[in-house]
Amino acid sequence: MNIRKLANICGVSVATVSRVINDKGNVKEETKEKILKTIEEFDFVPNALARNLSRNETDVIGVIVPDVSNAFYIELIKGAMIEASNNNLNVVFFNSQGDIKNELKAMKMLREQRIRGMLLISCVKKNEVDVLRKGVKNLNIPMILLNKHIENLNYDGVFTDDVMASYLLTEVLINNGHKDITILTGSENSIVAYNRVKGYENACKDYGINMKKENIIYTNFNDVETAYNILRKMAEEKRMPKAIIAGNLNINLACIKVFSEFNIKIGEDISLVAFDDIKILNELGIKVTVVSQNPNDMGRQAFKLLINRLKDKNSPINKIHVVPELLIRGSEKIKK
Amino acid sequence: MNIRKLANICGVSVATVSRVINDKGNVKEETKEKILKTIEEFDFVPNALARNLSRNETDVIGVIVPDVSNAFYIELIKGAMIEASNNNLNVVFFNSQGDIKNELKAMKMLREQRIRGMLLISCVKKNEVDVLRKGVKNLNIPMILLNKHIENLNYDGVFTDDVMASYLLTEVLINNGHKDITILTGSENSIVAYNRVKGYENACKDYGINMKKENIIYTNFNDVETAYNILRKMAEEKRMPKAIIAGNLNINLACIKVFSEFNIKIGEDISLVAFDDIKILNELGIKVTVVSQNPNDMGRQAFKLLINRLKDKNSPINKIHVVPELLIRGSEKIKK
DNA sequence: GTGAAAGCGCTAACAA
DNA sequence: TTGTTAGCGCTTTCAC
Repeated sequence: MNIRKLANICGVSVATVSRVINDKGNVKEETKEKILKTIEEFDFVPNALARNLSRNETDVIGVIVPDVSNAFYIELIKGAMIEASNNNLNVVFFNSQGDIKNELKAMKMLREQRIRGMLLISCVKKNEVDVLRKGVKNLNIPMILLNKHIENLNYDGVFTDDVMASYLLTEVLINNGHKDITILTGSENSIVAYNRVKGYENACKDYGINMKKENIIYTNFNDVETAYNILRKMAEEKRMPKAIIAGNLNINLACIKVFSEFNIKIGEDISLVAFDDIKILNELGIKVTVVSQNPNDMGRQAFKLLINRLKDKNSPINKIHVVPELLIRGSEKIKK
Repeated sequence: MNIRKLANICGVSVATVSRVINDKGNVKEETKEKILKTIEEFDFVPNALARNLSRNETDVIGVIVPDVSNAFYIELIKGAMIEASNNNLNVVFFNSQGDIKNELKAMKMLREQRIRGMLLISCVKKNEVDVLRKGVKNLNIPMILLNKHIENLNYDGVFTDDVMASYLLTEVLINNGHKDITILTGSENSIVAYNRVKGYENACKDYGINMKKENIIYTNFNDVETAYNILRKMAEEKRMPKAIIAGNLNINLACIKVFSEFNIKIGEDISLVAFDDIKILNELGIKVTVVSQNPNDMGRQAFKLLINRLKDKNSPINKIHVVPELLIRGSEKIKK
């Protein structure tokens, strides 16, 4: 069944049927009703491929994400999806699985699909930035960057201010009397890790704290085990720090697990502050002072940027830096 | 830029270019190289809409999910995505947000997009089953059901055996000496809740335990608060049961939270067993005896069913009932 | 090994 | 208010 057959059955032209389907242009009420009835009767479903080809435009937005099981990204996605459905746009996902190659492959597919625009939460590492830059060179599709600001990449975006966020966390610990603060962060290649270490260093400098090299521990953002094993060893060897900054959600989980195993009370025996505010921890009643980047809101804002970009290709690039919010929950304390 | 212009530039016909793009049919090596070079040079990206329209077939699979922030569904999705990329298929998501209307709307869009097939994790309630049945009446697209078995819906599917899972959990508590077991489950309309209560009742009957009406508590699967408030009240009024079956992840979280707030030790002061095995709880070192349905594997299996169905439209319907796995972790114990 | 041309199902400009 | 028709960019059959 297609529009032509349907038109024949109704004794009208394809144009008239098209008008009815799209509720566009004038059609006599009588004709309209007849067509609608026939559509119903034959269970006719218009072919979106043909429509999009003809209009030379689709109604889908692509979203590329490093990892769909990361709660932070999920919230970003949900925010974006809400706005998408508000704007009658569909969303296609790609999971790059933390591999820049997959990310570029996804972009290619999205271009082939002639999607309207895309949201990119890039998984790019410090040493891969050039590959990404080259890959998006003549993308020709409106793109919004999310989460990670990448230098010399001239796209709209909503970014977390990791340096500031880290600064705030460090400051909280300092204000609670700590002078010896350990930060567990991601791999040395990670852009996010780099920025978070930078904020830590800035705060230490500003407060005249002399940093020890061994206080910056590079672990892995993408699993819990790496940080867990390191922390476990520290606990076993009784050299657990008194103040820890957990560099992301996974590292935070590793801390909580080890502390529970070794019966170290957060906010009493040890001060713990962390990045990423995740619902489930609160639901479990685990209170950790965190900086929150409100991912849901970020996703929504990113989508709005995209809408604006679609409306006006030539408006100036808009880069939004989200101000991190410090949520004090008591874990930064310690019993003297 | 399109295939015709490219053909002109290369001094060949569109057919030849098409052959090169799709690496199909014979083309002289020399011609091929020239075309590939030109594609590169002009950054030509073939139009998938036109290709799909022409071939009358797409390479996308639709997945409809009730809630992307539910860890169980995320695992299902991830499993399906792995298989999808193994089979060179793309995945489009829809979030029905627990609303059957959205679910049906998503199906309609997917049909318009002429997707190859779909995976449906339905959010249908007991009293909505007829709506769903009517909605999928002449769907004409290969569909695989996931998670929830729905009577008189003749599609392939991978289903959890909620009755058996619930039976197993109840049995564990009984074997630990309990005769007075409380189950906190979802809303009365929920199919899953219905089955889980059934398994509980079956076990009680088999073991000759007389059930009290008040031991079955209907809460809400979709948030933590509902169960939390009920449990909190119980704790305050000192009428906390000695043995609890948490009807899903959210209810499990509610239990853990209340127990932590009232300093009730799981596996000592109270026996707790639950549905849904979620990574994060283990990562936090919270040990709860659960039945696991291995969502990742279910997603993969569902996708394989879909592939089979695509290969052979007429093969007999295949309904896989996953055998729930009991993971004993000590929380079912209690100090006498 | 290559090309011409018919079609996929729809939209939209133009004509009536 | 309705119809005719030329595309949209590609695939594929058939002929050469």
